[in-house]
Amino acid sequence: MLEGQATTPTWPRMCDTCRSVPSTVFCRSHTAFLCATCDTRLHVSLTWHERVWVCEACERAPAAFLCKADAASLCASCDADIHAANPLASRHHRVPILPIAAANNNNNDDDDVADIDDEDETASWLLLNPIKSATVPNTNNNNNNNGFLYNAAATTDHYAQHQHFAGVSQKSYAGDSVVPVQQHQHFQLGLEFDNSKPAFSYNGSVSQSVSVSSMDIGVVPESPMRDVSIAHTRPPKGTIDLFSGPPIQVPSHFSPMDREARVLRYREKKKMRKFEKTIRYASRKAYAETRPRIKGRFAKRTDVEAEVDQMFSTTLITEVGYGIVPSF
DNA sequence: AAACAGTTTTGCACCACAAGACTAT
DNA sequence: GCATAGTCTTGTGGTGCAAAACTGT
Repeated sequence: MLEGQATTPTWPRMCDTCRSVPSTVFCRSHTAFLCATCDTRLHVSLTWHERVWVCEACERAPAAFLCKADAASLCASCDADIHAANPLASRHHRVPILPIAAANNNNNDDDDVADIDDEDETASWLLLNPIKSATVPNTNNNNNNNGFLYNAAATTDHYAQHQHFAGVSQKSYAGDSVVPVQQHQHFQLGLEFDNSKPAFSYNGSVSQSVSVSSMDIGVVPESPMRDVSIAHTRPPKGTIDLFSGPPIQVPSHFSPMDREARVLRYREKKKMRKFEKTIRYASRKAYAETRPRIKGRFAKRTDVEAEVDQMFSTTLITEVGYGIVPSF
């Protein structure tokens, strides 16, 4: 803990209604901190109430700013503290936070920001309008719209889409994950964070694990381009490789309704996209985490080791006062 | 601008074994 | 068709290493 914070409470503010769960939103109308459950329950009919996220740093004050680089909602105090820490942090682009009802209708924090880019991306995905599709790279270069800095979300999405087109898809199990995964993706993280080895952060290149399962195919947009084979090589780091290959012949015979349906379908799939690892079997994950390893590899658990583990765990329980996950 | 060396980043194989999927009875 | 037993396949995470990418000279 940093000095000077010793007197600051570090536990999250509990929900003012149920008082059993940490609050996640602050309702300005109720002037109350609410957990997700209570928020949903109370505002099912009071949809006009303005709510904002609780500060992700202190978890005790309503968020006032949204840091695009950190993808974090911060209260004024934490915002000042964090972004005054060093010159790099001070360059983070922050915007006043919008009420959830207005800014988060689609459960996507970036939707309001990325709408224009989304239009471009949708268009580029469909490639139905030759004029627009031909200008996609240019529109992409103008991503400083709305006064925001470089919009990594949109540009990297292009790359992600490109990978789908190339038949290389990220491991994505849209519907059968056991462990809940975070829906919102903040690709800006990789731009300014200095994670030594981010497991699944996106910093310009997506894991190229090739998985051509039927589930993955289901994620690939059902466009005429699906059958187009594109030899795609990974672009140099820091560059955005939109479509470096030869121009693709795309039929432009969709009716307006057809197009609208495709756009809707695309947007639904875009919302469902996940770029972080999805655990299909939580039990296997739990077991893997408890297994003995030698240099990262799973090691055989001999009876002796099991016995030692047993002794060690019982020692821990008696001496420290808490148990560890029992070994199998 | 090109070539080279050094550094950093990235992707992937490896391991054991419980759980799930599948097959036979 | 259903139940059970047996066999096969899958998925899980931390680490090391090789290759690629990047940076500086």
